[in-house]
Amino acid sequence: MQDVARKVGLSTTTVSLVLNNKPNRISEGTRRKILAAARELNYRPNHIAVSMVTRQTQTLGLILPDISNPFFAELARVIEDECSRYGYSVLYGNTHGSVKRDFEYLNIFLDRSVDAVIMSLSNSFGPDDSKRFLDIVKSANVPVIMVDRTPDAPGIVSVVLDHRLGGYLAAKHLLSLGHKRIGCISGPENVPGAVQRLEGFKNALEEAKIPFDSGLVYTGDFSAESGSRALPCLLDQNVTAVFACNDMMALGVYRACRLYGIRIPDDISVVGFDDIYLSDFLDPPLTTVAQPIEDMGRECVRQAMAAIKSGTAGSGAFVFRPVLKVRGSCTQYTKGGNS
Amino acid sequence: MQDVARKVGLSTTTVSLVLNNKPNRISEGTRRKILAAARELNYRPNHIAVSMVTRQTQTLGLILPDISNPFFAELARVIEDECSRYGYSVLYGNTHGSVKRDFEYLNIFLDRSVDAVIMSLSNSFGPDDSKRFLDIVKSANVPVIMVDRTPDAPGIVSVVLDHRLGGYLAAKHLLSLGHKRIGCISGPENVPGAVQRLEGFKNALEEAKIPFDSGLVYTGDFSAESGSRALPCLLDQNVTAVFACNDMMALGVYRACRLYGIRIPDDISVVGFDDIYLSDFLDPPLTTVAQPIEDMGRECVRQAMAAIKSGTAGSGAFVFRPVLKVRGSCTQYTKGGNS
DNA sequence: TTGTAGGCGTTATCAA
DNA sequence: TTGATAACGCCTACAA
Repeated sequence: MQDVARKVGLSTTTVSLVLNNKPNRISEGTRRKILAAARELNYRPNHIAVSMVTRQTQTLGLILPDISNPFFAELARVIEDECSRYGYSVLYGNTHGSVKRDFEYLNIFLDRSVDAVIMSLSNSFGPDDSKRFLDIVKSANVPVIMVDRTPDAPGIVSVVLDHRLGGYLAAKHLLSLGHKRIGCISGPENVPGAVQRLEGFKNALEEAKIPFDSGLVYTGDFSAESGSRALPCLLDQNVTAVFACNDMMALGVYRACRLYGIRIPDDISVVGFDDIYLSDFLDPPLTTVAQPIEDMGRECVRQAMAAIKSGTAGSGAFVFRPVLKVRGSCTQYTKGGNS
Repeated sequence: MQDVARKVGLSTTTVSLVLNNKPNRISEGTRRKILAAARELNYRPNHIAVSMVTRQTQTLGLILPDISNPFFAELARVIEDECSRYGYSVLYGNTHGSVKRDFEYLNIFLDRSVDAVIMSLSNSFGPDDSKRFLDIVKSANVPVIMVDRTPDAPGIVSVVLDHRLGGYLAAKHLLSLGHKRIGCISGPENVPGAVQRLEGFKNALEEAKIPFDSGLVYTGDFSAESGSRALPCLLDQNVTAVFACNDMMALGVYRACRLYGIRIPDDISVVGFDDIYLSDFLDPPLTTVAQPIEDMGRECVRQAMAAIKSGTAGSGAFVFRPVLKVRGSCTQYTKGGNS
């Protein structure tokens, strides 16, 4: 900036004023001279120096368990897209499900003076961690938006899915097709979302006056392998349909079915959860519960920007409704046999 | 830092010295006092201020066409992981295949004083753009590592796949199974990598003394839809096998086969390219050419760190060898019919 | 062994 | 309509 100032023989103050379009009334002549000089010298403001004095970095920290997981990848895409519209850049970090890294990245990004943080916690994040987490967040006085996996603590903005409704929709669909013995491959018990999906599943059963049989629930771990392991167990229970609490496990079911020569949906109906990209490409295409990722990502950024602008932390949960995508993995159940 | 200095009644210089473990011999007593005070006050250095004076941000810019594309998502994961081991953070941007955004992000990240940039260019990046690109990079004097899609210009470090070899491996595999009429669904003609894959395919044919028939090549656009469209055309040519230049198009082939009642691999053999996550979950699992993404990502970071440390731009191409993953989508061709 | 002073590139306050 | 001058939080010759 000094170069520009020197070139036009004015002070840096004046240069700064016109380059930033400040309301000070500066004569059209000098304004144009400065603009010309800046262009000629190819002047570009040093963002670091600006941040130093304005105390704003136009940067947002994004902390995710694993960006190579399609769900988070999609979320990251949406969030970055939205941020760029606001002139914001995003710093991102993968925690790989380690609570230690949750904290590390939080601190790193805070040290880097990000204007806000959007993060999804690791599964193993416990109640004890919540306290420490809140302490850090409060004392840093930086807005933090939790997405998908949020601590069970008040005073934090969170953007989440109504997992219970999702489980309910899945079960309801199977029920409406006449299925009565429905197996469920649930997720890890320490993942609230997984638990809620199972609850929704139970709710639908209750509503249909079908007694819940815990023998029909296989606890998986969200991996395809666990889905494959679940199938034979469920088959032993004579289920005619399976609700897998995520698509990866449904995928595992597909694999196992191929192995055992069981046809989907003729021999068994399958519903998944998440609607990951590949669901539509399976054979048959997987009927699944979809999360409105785009909407959720946009809401995260909207909340972050609002919090930055207002300077207040904000709070409350923004709950999104999942949608059942009916494709080809389910069919009507008829007494004599499935299909 | 002033707070700490005040608390122990010493100058900020001394505090800075011990907090940064500088070799100055400072008495153990004051050192401990300072450390204690820093901890007590929960002192954390302001990264921005440090960057201001050291002129290093410990930050790297990552510019990708689309992080929700599994290939780039995986790459982003590896790169971030590696960077974090060096104490580096990563700023990332999605260009969505727009050359305009290629430049925008480059400038934004340069303005933010990133220490290095790792980027994959948009497909439509032309030779004219290369010149402007180089100008910017040179004048910014910041190391830029190109990955996957690189400009056809010298003086830039690039980390790429040997696409030609990949196409060669795919064709060779089919050839070794006895196939003679092999269809190829190629990629966009303005994507060098796609062209090279096709070339490798031709090379293998040549080697096997099979005349290349351009009627057996369908030009796709890397989308599943184009793969689906290609199938009937190729079938008209009585091909017994298909090499799809990426897995998405192979996926399209799977879909179309389902539609036409054609069995893979019994009626037709299929080879893909990329080994995206879902390839292993298809029915049958897709035989495909895999890119060593992890190695490539690590190399990018290694090159970036080396360039930062040495202060020199560096140059040269780091070419990685693809690997054929034989799964279940190909089978031996026998005269009377495909197997 | 420790402190003084200057500077990194901007913005902001207040005066001219 | 413009310009001094002082921050912002830290590092680092050089001096003491």
